[in-house]
Amino acid sequence: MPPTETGQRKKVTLKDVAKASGVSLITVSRALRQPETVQQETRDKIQKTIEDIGYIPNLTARSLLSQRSDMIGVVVPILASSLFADFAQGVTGVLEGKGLQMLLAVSAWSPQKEEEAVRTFIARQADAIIVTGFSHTDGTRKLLNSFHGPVVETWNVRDQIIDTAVGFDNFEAAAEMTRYLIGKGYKDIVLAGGATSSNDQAIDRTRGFIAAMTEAGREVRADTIVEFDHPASIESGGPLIRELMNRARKPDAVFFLAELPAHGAMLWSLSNGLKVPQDVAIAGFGDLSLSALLPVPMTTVQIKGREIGEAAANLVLQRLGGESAGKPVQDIGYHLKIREST
Amino acid sequence: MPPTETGQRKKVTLKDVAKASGVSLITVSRALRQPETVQQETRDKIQKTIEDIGYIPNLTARSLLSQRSDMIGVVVPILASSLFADFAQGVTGVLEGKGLQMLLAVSAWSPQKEEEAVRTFIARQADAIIVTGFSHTDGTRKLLNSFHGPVVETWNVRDQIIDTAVGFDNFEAAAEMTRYLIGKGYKDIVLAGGATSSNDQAIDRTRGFIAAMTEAGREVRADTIVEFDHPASIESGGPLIRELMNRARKPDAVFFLAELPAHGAMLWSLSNGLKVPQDVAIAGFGDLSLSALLPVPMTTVQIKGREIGEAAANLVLQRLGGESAGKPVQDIGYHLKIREST
DNA sequence: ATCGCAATGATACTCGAATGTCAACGGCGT
DNA sequence: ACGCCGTTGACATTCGAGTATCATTGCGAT
Repeated sequence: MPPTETGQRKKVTLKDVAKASGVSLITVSRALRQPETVQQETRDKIQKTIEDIGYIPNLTARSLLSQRSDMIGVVVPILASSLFADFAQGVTGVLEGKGLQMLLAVSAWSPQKEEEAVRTFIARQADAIIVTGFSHTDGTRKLLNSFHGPVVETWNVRDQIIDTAVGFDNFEAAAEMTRYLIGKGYKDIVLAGGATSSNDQAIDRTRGFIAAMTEAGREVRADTIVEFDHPASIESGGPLIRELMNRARKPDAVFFLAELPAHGAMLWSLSNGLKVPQDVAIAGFGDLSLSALLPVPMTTVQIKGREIGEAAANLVLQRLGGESAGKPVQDIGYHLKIREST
Repeated sequence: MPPTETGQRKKVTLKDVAKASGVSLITVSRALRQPETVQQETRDKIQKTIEDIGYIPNLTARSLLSQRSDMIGVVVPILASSLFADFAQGVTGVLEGKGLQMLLAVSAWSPQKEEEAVRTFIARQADAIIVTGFSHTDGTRKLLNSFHGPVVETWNVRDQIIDTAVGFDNFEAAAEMTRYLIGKGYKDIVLAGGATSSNDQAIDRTRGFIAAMTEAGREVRADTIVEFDHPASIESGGPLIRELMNRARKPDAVFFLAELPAHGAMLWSLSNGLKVPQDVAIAGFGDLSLSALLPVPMTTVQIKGREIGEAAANLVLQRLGGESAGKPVQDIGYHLKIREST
């Protein structure tokens, strides 16, 4: 623990402020909560004492009484990903200055860990809970359904929601990109991603791809969809596309459901003499800032992680502020960014 | 708020569990805290009730009494940066499962915001506080000095610390890279970064560069050091190197104090017909996973953000566990990654 | 001198969990 | 019949902030 410097060691409470400033506890309390009922002079004296002895109100005690914690629980599947880091930063950005604090938990895409996190948030009396996606355990659902505050599911939109949702249509986003690729004339499109069972975003994107293919009369065979390692990394892109290009029947376009492996695939291709998009077209999903600056700028689906976070936080603020606020589902949208890689 | 489903709306307390299971409050409390003093049968009955009515202990109340919050406050300058996101994830990774929760605040490199965050952590009774760097306001110093728990300053090592520190030697890291560049024969080395006044890492790195240059008899002129926009982004790299290469006297090597602008510079150079390292060598600082996969793999200083986070969290755990644990300063180190860009 | 009012104080209680003390059972062994 | 032990209960108290109620000042106006 830090060396004692000021000498003042033990917890400083309201009572100590009262003692030190020679007034009663109630007067101190009033000076802080209803200043107009306390004389200017007394108020100043108390204020000075507070600064002198370094009194900081104990929010734990306040919470217990007020039944508000001013903390918002947020679960992300992973932090070390630009999009989710942007998201989390968007959330705090909005909460900050409103006296609200973010409690952050990382689920590593595990619904069990998500449930644990939610349980902890509730135990800590979080005022609202923001989770990622719609794939929850039954336990999580039960907890959130009986939870006393706003709940926001994010990064996707679906019909069956717990309370409110902020996201974009993963199904349509993937379908639209697929339709674009088909329209562009690619004959052999491979989807790289694969649906992790507990990732509704991946599931919906895959469904969108299949739907678009089917509606165009394209066959989706077993080898039309391949998976990269999870969590998605830039390193996994190279080996994956190498394997694809070694196939007897080479794909002429690969649609990655995540941005990092797409970057890896692009860089590997260029390093290995493949021309993008002539030899193989590459499309991603996410649009990181690197995507536009690659030697061959990459076609991708742009998603605004920060906006999702900000919208979710704002939704929470409205709800906590008493507004029952319009639509429970906010669609933040996405944008197809057509660049030179396709 | 979520639709009432279970019906059970109001807060469920220990007392409710007692009532519902037909025993007294104390028995319930004992069943949870000293199970051996309660009959198996009674315990089972209570356990069942807890599950049925969905009792979750109120950690706020527990904290008030136990004087522990089981929350650790963490301040990062920015989340939307791979290194700091890794760092934060390293911290939660260690805390998780130990019943500890991370309170995360983003300071945006502002010492004032850092102070606010620290104040909030203290008000919320955080058990320990982890901050980034050594550039604090006087207020922050005062708060941390009189704080009742472990304090960890991270991402750098310096002599004058508040309590403990986990990081690496920014001065030496930059100096070593500079020495390497000089030894490699580069005559006109430019440093891109510049010391933001409140960023001790940037300051120390810059000092390290200047020290190494001076010790090699190299002149550090006003135009030897240039600044990119903050926060560092991949986009700022291109314009910066373009400007440098338009100089009458072109640098033959540019050392970036951040990784993203270095990436941007590299990609811009390659797109604009410059050969790296023949026309200009580029070195970075940070080593993101992209660095090794670029068309010209990039020389850089490798830093392990996650390890810093894990070490800081472990240090906190030890301290909270009562160990006064060895050295107050842990040097995680760094590695020069020499690749083809220099 | 009396009333009114502003300023301050004293006391008790709430929030939910937890614990220490003491009491009240029942069953068992000697 | 006595005492002990295991089990459960009743009661009071603590943590720190905050509030409701009622009491006590002192000062100025009428």
